[in-house]
Amino acid sequence: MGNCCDMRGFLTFTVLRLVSKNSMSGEELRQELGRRKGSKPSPGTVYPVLKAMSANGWIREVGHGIREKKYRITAAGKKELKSATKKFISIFCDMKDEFDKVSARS
Amino acid sequence: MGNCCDMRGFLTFTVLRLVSKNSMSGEELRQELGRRKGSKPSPGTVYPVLKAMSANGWIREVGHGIREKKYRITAAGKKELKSATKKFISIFCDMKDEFDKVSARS
DNA sequence: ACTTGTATATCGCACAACCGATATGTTTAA
DNA sequence: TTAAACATATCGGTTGTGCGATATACAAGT
Repeated sequence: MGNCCDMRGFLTFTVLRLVSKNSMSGEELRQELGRRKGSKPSPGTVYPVLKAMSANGWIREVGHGIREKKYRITAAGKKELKSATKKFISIFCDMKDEFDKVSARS
Repeated sequence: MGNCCDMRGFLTFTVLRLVSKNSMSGEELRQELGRRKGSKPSPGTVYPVLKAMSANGWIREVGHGIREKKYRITAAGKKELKSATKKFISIFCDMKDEFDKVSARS
């Protein structure tokens, strides 16, 4: 147990959240995730997740981009995101203070 | 992929946070975790985690309780919690709004 | 045409979280 | 002193997340 929490299990949730705001490509997601986590996730991490989420109907491919596939959240995805967020808040209900201490990112 | 986020990987983090506020026993932790997650984690989940965290020096057994072992956070545990929290906030930096919408629990 | 850089995709694998079942004390009640 | 209830502890096994390596596709520059 190297460090207390390698934050596994958050990837799908975070991708769903990111895609719910802007349509994004796999590469864009890798960059943003890398920015937040400190290390950029490998292709073998991101693309299978996107595939699984597509198969679940939570995101949908939209044609934009030259050589990029952009993904967008679907209605089912929004529903899933809503319930996952509720669960998340329920678990981390007492972290509001910590968030308040930090100014919002750009 | 049953649901978007089964919140795996956050148990140690959450236990560390709970124990940092009040000294708690394994059973008390199971109850509180169950309250938050919806399902009470099994003994086979909680006790190995407590053992590992003790081995890491993040929590320490304190004698209180009749037939319960209470655990308390250590200095090393506080340090670990601080860095983990920082990482957590960095990943979920844009969830402040969601937290603001929810009133604090008792 | 050929190379280079970028993005997507897939495969096998490692590792850790978590569970279910079970065993071992330990306290309270009868 | 037995029995019941409770808390702790351990073991084996399952699941799934994420990684490394590799392959494919395509655009742009030379």
